[in-house]
Amino acid sequence: MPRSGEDARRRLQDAALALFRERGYDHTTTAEIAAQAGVTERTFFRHFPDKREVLFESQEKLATALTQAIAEAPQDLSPMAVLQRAFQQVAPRFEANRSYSLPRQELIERTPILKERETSKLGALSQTLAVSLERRGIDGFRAQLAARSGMAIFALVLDAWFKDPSRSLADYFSRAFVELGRL
Amino acid sequence: MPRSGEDARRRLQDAALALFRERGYDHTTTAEIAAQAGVTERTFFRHFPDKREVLFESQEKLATALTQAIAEAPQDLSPMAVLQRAFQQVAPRFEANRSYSLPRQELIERTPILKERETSKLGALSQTLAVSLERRGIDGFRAQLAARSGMAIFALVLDAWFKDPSRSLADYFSRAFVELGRL
DNA sequence: ATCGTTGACGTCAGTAACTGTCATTATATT
DNA sequence: AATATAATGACAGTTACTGACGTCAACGAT
Repeated sequence: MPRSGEDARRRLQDAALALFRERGYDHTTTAEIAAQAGVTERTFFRHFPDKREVLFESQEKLATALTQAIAEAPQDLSPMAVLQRAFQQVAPRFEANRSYSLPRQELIERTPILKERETSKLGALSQTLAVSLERRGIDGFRAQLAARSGMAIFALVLDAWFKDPSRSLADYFSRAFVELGRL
Repeated sequence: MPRSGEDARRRLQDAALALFRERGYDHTTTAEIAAQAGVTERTFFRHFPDKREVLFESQEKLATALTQAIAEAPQDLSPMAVLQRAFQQVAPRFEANRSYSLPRQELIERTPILKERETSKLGALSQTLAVSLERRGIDGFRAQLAARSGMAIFALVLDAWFKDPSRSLADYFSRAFVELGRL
């Protein structure tokens, strides 16, 4: 068996985040990232389909975790309750990695083209959640609506928690779902 | 006064949509679009900051229309009622232009990179709506949540209406807001 | 220990999106 | 007709991204 490539991949991700934060996203070339990681530019594009994607592996993992959490939820819960439960289950991921996810989020927030990729990923994620809800027997339109409103909460809560971590994510989620009920 | 440039702009938009639909987005170069419009590639990028943006001028107009509709809504309405009213007001735009907006939407739907731009624009739009709601005295978090849930409805309704135009947009909107209340 | 397999990596050439700069052209106004 | 001004053309340059092909490193089998 040949070498794994996992090392190079991680080095590329680290180098990218570091350089993006130092010089800004568009003043960093993929060649520079590759050089700092000790590989060629070509190798960068073997690991990531484009320059932005180097920052979004965690989001992929989040998607699978949420999908699994929904699939395992008890059958008698309402759509929104299922989502709330799933969100609470993945919350520790963020609270354990704030030192990584916070600077990453700051970078994304101040870089329009990265923000675009992030919103797009969240949109795709809500689509995935909708499918998961449908698999539980929920009507298509209701599932879509619940998933999208749920993702709205998810994004808002994370945003609030990044700005003020004094309250727990669980707390933020609970309050947000109550708020949605009032609208 | 010099020439206006509006003609070239419209020709570029028409050429782009036509070519994208014929050959697909990524098998069409900006140079080809420019040639078909009778201008240079450089002129393309004077009118649009990037290749995708040539398809999204209508979305900008939608944003201003919605913002205005919210600002003009009676003061005693709930956030969701304000949004519903605003959506109903802009609905005729789509029903009058289905022959343009449907093929455009089909193209966006089958082109990931265009879909990404669209979701991003909708995200930005919901941010704008949130600000409009805040200006009406609605609390920040509630405004954000209402705006995002509202945009979820907006996107879902349009999608449904594109697939089945036998029911009116007004009808779709009414039912969707009722559905959201039930979640 | 050697060998062969396999997938990661390097090298190189090429395309196309996008930008900066400066000269030129078209039109409304005087 | 002369002029001011914004749109356009011309051209060089950077950088993201791709295809093709050869090389190398790690592991299993012998």
